[in-house]
Amino acid sequence: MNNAQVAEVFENIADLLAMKGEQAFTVRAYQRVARTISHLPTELEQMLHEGKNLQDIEGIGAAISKKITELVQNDKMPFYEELKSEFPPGIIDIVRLSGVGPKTTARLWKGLGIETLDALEAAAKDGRVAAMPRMGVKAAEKILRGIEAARQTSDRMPISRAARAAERIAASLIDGCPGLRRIAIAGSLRRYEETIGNIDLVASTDDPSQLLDTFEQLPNVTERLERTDASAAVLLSEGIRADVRIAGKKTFGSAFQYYTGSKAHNEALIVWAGKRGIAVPAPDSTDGFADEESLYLALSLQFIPPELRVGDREIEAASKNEIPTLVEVADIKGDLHDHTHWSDGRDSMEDMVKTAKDRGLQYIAITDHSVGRGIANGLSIERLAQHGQQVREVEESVGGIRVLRGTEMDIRADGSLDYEDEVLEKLDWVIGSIHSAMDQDEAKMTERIIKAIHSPHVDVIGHLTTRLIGERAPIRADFEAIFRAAADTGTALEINASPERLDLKDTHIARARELGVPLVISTDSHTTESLDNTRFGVASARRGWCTAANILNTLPVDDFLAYLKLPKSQRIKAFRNYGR
DNA sequence: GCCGTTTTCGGCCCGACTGTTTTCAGTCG
Repeated sequence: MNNAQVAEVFENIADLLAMKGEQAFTVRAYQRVARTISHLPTELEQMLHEGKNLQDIEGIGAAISKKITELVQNDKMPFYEELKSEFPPGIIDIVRLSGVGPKTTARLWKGLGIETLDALEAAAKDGRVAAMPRMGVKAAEKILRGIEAARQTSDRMPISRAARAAERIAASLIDGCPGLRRIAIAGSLRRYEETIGNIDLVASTDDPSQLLDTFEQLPNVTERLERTDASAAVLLSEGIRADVRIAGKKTFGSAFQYYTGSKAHNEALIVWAGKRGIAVPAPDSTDGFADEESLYLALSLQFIPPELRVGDREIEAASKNEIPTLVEVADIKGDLHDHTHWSDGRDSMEDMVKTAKDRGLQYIAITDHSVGRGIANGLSIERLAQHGQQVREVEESVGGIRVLRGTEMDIRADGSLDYEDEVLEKLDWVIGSIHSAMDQDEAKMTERIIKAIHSPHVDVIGHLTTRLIGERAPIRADFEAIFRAAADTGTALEINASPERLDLKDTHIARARELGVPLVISTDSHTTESLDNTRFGVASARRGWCTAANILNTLPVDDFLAYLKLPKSQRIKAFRNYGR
C-alpha cells in the first residue's frame, strides 16, 4: 500500500472518530498523521523494508506506528476495520462534502437515517434537511452544490494522483524490463487534463511478453482486465485503469500520437486529412511514422503540442503556421509562491532556497501565510519582520539566487487585507489569496476580490478560484470582471501549479491572456519536492496557448526586479513592452 | 493519540466566517 492510500485511511479514521464524538485532540492527531504521510519524501513501505523506525517521524507514536505497519504490510488494520463496521459504508462520501463536517453528517445519519449521497440529495430537495434544527434553506442549497461538485469528478481521478501512479509504473517497467527501448506516458495525462479517466502507456521493446508480464505483475495491480500480444490492461489499487500498448520501433510516433488523443483531435485530424486526400496511418500499421513530428509534417501541419490537442481550433491554426512557441519549464526563471516552516511549510527557508537554486531558478519569493491564518501559523507583524530579516540572511548564505521577502496574505471576507499598507510596502512580493468565506455569493465575492486588486501593494492574486480538483468547488465570481480589473490595475494573476489546484485553469488562462493580464506560474510549495511541480502550471499555461511573453516570471532576475520597482499603474505597459 | 517533561500527566497552533440564531455551533484552513 502506498503513502497516498495510507494517508487516505488515516483521514477516514479521523472523520469516523470525530463522528463518534471522540476527543478533538485524538481526531487531530490522526489528521496530522494523514497530512504528514502524504508529504513524506519516501514510501513507508520502503522505510519499513529498510528497518527505519516510524516513531522518528514527528506526530507518529507507538500506537500509530503499529497501525501503519499493519496497514502497509497486510493491507489491513483491525482498528480501522472495526471502526468502519460501526458506520454505513457511504458515510465517508457525505463527510467529505464541502461544508459538511462530522457533526452534521452524524446528525443527518441519526436524525434522518441518511447513509448515502443519493439519500442526502433527496432530503435536501424535499425540505427535510432545511427543517432540522440549526439548518436552513441555505444549508440545504450548500449541500446540493457540494453533491454536484463531488459527482462531477467521481469517475475520474485528479491529475495529481494519476501522474504519481503513472510515473511509478513507468519507473518499475524500466527497472524490470531489460528489453525495453522506450516507454512514454500518453493519453490525457500527457495532455495534462485536470482529471484522468485511465492511464495510457506506449512502449517499444525487444521482448513484448516480458514487458506485458511485468506490467501485469506490478505490486499495485489488483485485477487483470485484458491481454493481447501487443497490449495489456489492469486495474490499479489506486482505483484507476492502466493500459500499456506495444508499438513497432519504426512506427512509435504513430502509436504515440494516436494514444495521446484526444479522441476529438484525432477525429478532426482524419477529417482534415481526408479533405486533402491523405490518410492518417493507423497506429499499428507498418506505414506509420517513427515520430510525431513526421506525422504532422506529412499532413502539412505544424507540430501540435499535446496540450493543445483538444479538437478545437488547433488543426486549423497548425495549417496556417499559427501555433505559437508555447512557454516551457526552462523559461521559468523564478518561483513566486513558497512556504517554509515559518508558517505551514514542512521545510526550512534555507532548504527551500537551496532547492530552488539547484533547480536553476534565479529568484524565489518566500511567501508564508499572514496573521489571519492562525491555524497555518500565520506571521504576526513582529514575526514577519524577523522573517524578512532571515530572508536576507539566507539569500546571503546560499548565494547565487535572489530571495524576495513575501507574504501570502488573506483577503478577508469584506475585501480588506490582513496587513496594513505600512507593513505591505516593506515587502518585495505580495500575494493576496482567498482562504475563508469561500461560499459567498457571486456579487459579494467579485467585489471582495476586485477591492483587493485595487490595493497598490497586492502584486498578484493567488489561486483565484480556490478549487481543489475533485474535492472543493471553485468560488462563484464574475471572472471576466476580475480579469479586466487585473489588467486595468497591473495586478498579476497566479497560475498555481500545485496539481491538486491547477488554478487558474486552462480556459481562464486563455481569457486572461487575451486581456493582457500578467500571469505568474508558481508552485505554492510547502515542501522542497513540490518545487518540481512547475511543469503542471506550465502545462496549464500551454493549454491556454501562452508563450513565454505572457508569463511574468519568465523574466530574468534583473528585469523582474526592475518590473517590481514600477508602481502598479505602470506595470501593464512595461509588461507589454517586454514583447519577447 | 502525541509529546515532553520540571517524565507518566496535562497540554496540545485558533480565529474568521456563516447561517442559524438572539448567543452560538459547526466548518474551514
